[in-house]
Amino acid sequence: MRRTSAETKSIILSAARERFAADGYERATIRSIAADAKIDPAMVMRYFGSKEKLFAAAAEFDLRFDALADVPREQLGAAFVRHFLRQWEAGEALQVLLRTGITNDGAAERMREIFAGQLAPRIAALTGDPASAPVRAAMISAQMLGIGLARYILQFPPVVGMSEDELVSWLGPTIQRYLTAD
Amino acid sequence: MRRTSAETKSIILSAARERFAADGYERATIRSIAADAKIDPAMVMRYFGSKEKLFAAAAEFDLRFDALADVPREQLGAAFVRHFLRQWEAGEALQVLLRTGITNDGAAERMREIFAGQLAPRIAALTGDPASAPVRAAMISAQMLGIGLARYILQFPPVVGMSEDELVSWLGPTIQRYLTAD
DNA sequence: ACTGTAGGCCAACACGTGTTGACAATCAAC
DNA sequence: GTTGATTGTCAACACGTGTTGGCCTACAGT
Repeated sequence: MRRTSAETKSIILSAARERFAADGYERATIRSIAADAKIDPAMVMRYFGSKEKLFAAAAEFDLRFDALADVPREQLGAAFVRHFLRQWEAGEALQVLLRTGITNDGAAERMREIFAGQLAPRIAALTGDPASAPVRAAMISAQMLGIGLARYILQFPPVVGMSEDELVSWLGPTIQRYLTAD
Repeated sequence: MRRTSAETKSIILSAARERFAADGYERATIRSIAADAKIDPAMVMRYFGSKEKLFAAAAEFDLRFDALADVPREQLGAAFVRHFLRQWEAGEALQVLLRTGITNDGAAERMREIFAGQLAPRIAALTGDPASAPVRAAMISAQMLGIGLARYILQFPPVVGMSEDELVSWLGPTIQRYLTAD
């Protein structure tokens, strides 16, 4: 009995998040995750049951859009961009989702839930127009996922080289438009 | 001698493109590709040498931006969007690249080559400003890859449900801005 | 000191993978 | 009709995977 079960469980979880974020679902093997956590592969099974369930636990997260509740209308675009960029950098969760959502159907479904279920209602509340909220949410998601893809996954040099402020000045007006256009 | 070698080679290639586009690099197995092509797995090896080389052959393609050579300045944004959307739907090549570029380093590199090497020079020529072309190209790539991701891979319902014209009216001004902003 | 319980490790399983080599079938050239 | 080359098939290889069960090992309660 070296540790409590909750401790090792969380050690495994964070190792899993890193591996999934770096390698995607298929290439992140249970053995490599276990090695990172300095633990036996069988432990991963004991605590999470299967690779799918491990992944489900690792991909759980909250975009925390509530932080944007009282931003003035005209600054919403810039605020959204800044918020997204920080979410990308805060933890591996978004990278996990993007890397895996592309080959793993479960992850794609979760992505849809998150962006439709967390972003759209927020936009409906902010703009007061529930009818157009899903489309606006989808356009904003597409733009911000595209930037995440270019910056963190594909690593296009110009995008990697830009500062947060530069990105905000490029993307802010775009998001603002997706929020408010006709 | 049932067929000529060039024939079977091209049969394998198109089966490979479909599988890579649908499943990504890791999950598209040589056996499944061979099964689709109704051919022995060993043939794939004989003709392409390895899975990596098969992939390299399948991911080869040209974005054909030359088609945009004589579009009036003010319509460039809309024209770009329409061109990209048609490229997405024309063949599986772009989907192959996106699906695989996320887990396969070679594919990511190829993606960088294509977008920096084919798009940026075109933009430099169109705008007459070589210095800012790489950044503009990267921003446009990010937006268009994001839309492709949302529409063809993650299948966000609002994006899937939009017509080409609707997409152009949302995205056209964005691209126009990335082309011409200060 | 003894026992029960819970964390941790090891070895093995069944399976699917990319890849290889030897062998059969089919055609062209002479 | 025989030879030579080219297309196709079969079976097997070495390896890495997710997953399983049995076996230690350390602590808590009595």
